[in-house]
Amino acid sequence: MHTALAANSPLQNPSIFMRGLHETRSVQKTSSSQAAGSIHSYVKDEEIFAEGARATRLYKVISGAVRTSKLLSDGRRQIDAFHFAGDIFGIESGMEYRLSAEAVGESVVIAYHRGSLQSIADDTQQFAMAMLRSLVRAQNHLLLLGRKTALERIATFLLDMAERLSAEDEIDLPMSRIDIADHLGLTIETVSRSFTQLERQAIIELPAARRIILRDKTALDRLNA
Amino acid sequence: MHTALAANSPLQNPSIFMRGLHETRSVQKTSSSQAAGSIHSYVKDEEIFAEGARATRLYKVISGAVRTSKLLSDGRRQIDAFHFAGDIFGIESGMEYRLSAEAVGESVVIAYHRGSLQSIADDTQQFAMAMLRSLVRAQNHLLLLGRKTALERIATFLLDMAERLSAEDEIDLPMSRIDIADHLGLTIETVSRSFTQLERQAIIELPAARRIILRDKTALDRLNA
DNA sequence: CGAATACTTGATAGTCCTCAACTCAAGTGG
DNA sequence: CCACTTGAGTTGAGGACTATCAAGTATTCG
Repeated sequence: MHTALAANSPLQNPSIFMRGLHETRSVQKTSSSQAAGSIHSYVKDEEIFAEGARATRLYKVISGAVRTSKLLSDGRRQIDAFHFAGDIFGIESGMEYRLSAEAVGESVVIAYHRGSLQSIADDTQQFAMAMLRSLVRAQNHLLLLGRKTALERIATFLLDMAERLSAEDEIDLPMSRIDIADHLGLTIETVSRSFTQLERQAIIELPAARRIILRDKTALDRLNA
Repeated sequence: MHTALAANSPLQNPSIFMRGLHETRSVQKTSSSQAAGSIHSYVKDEEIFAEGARATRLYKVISGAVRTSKLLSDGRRQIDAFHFAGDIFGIESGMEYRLSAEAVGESVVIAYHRGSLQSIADDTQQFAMAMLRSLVRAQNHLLLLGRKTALERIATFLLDMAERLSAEDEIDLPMSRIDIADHLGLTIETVSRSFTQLERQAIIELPAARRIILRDKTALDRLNA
């Protein structure tokens, strides 16, 4: 699984992943501050990169949503994380992607080449921050997957989504029930039933399948455990 | 899996968490190559740092084993990871530790101050690698917690432990069944039953509760899914 | 409008948890 | 040196939560 590096072996050379985010083709300047990269558009469910493929790029979401996931041999899937506007994904230490990435809906991303480089401080910073955010999310998610009940998982998920892609308490989910299930370690039926249960308890409202209004955040916080 | 690092850009500006690992008090030189830190010993179950405490240090395990974990309000616990000799833990982006750390058994660690700084490239590198290794482990663990069965979790765990703390196929586990359960998102009873089942299938041998001999790695790999 | 896809709901089953008793190993002290 | 205690681990019985299987409803789109 991993690599048990010897206790000391200092890395003599800057690692591949610390290279600056360097533009591949300056297609267009983005509004953000760092170096430009190439813009790419993806349709729903289109693959951005595959698990095992050569990891040559880093990505940042411009619009839409991206999921990164892993598969077991029999098809069981775990969605590691969802990435929204501003989020960076595709961070790798080795030569290959250990997860695959697909667009959840119509999405635009900017790709940074991680090969050539003249390292801009900003990039390094931004990259390191992105790595840490990924780590924090992953660690929080471990607690969710390891110890929370279905209802608690849904509550945590809703609060997270509200925070990340909504100013108010109304969320427009970009992803399907299947995606949610594979992210929370549940089945779509359990996800659906949990939503229904929260609605019956007047904690949320479901005007449409993917539109959720949080009516009682306190209750959700309580469930969040 | 590999640590394939390519050479390139040195990091120009260490960010807050990229500050060099700087010795607090040079108590003793370790055998490893990087900057010295202060040596500390902990007895079984002794706390190294608490969730929520001010994150002033980074740690590296010299000997023994350390667990980092999170708690839910009702006491449910998730062990994020086990750390053995050479592993770094206590990586944080913010001001506080988001996990707590305790010694699994009698353990010795070296603590690096992350405050003062004159950033040594080696340190930064090592730190970045440690962060990435944590991320890789966490992401793999997500798949385990989200989608694997009890038996598959145990198989994965045993293969991981064999790789990390044993040259042969005999493992001396430093941690209790409770720790294993809290790491794998199971109960101690299920962990125990899974071990017994693997032994009945002649895949492992259990000369003592914490001593495990892998008799059929192929079968474990198969379960590893 | 019809077909396909997405989602919800119901009935049943299975995996794992909970509760409980028991075994085992390691100390302790008389 | 042995009875007793204690903590760790194992095993069993029953139950709970979530998965699976199966319809049924709603929404989307050509």
